[in-house]
Amino acid sequence: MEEIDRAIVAALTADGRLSYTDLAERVGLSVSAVHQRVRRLEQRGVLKGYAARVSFEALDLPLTAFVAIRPFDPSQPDDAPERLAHLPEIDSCYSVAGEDFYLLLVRVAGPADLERLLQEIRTSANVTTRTTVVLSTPYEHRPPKVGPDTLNHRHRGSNEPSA
Amino acid sequence: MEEIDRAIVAALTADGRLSYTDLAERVGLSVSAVHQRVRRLEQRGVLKGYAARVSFEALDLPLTAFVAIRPFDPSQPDDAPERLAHLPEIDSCYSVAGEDFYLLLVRVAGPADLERLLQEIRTSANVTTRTTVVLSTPYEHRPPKVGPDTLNHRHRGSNEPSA
DNA sequence: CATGAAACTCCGAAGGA
DNA sequence: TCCTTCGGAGTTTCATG
Repeated sequence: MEEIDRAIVAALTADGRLSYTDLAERVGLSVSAVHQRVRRLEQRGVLKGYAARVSFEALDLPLTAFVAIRPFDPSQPDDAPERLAHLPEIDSCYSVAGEDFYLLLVRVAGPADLERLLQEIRTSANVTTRTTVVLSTPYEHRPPKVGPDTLNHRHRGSNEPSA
Repeated sequence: MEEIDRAIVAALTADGRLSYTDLAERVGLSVSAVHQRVRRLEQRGVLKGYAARVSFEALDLPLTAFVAIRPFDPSQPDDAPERLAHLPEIDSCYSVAGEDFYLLLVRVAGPADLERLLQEIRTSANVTTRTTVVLSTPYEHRPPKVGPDTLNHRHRGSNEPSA
């Protein structure tokens, strides 16, 4: 019942292009039933979308780094995420507890691009930066465990169909 | 020509379930031609796979944190990534330059689970930890810019037709 | 939740620029 | 080599019970 939704979510996080036919076979339901469940999981916001995984090396973005930032002037309004959103090198932006305000995950072609990006970050958001270069990535974006206590039914997505 | 591969990659990173029909329409080629290009991008390792994006709140994993680790005894072999791989709460593991050895991105249900996980990390890998809690995530996993200098043709995936 | 049928998509074969 | 067209097999999607 609930178990089946978990199986569906687990299967789709591992392979986002699974056909409903394959999914139905895996979870032991008809194709239509699985299709309905997936649509409801999407509407509830449990499934937020689908993405291809790309090789950043192949895209000529082999250098990954974490950039911790804090405002140069802490009295000014803190809108760093919006001010930085236009920079495509920024993969992710986390607001964090601790000494820094935000932690950015960035991907660039090499040290020269990283330098340019850091200057751009500092001037765009009026912040200081502290950068940690990633040397290698043993693993990344592993599918979460979709276990027994999982799949909170009270959750509601304030969302629209993902485009 | 090359432009088309970039358009395909960009489209699939934004929506990994796009049909070949839609893709073909977007890039102005026949369905078969697009299908061939996608297959080659997959074989070259440019497209590494597809995944559904899930709401971690809905999965009852609302607490994200970064855990920086370094060995308790630096003279011992450093196999922390393998020793920690069995922990499903660990989303990603980065080997980093700087004071720490690895940076982990973890997702848990709450503070109690985080405490348990940190203990497990320390004992499993014989490391000390320094944890930064994520308060909110303005954005995450944005599609990379797939621009003019992009899509390195020299890159080879693990399997390659003999040439 | 299952069935079934229509519409659509996938995917390889064959041929042309 | 890369594209296109074409057709059978498979998939998606919806109405109905």
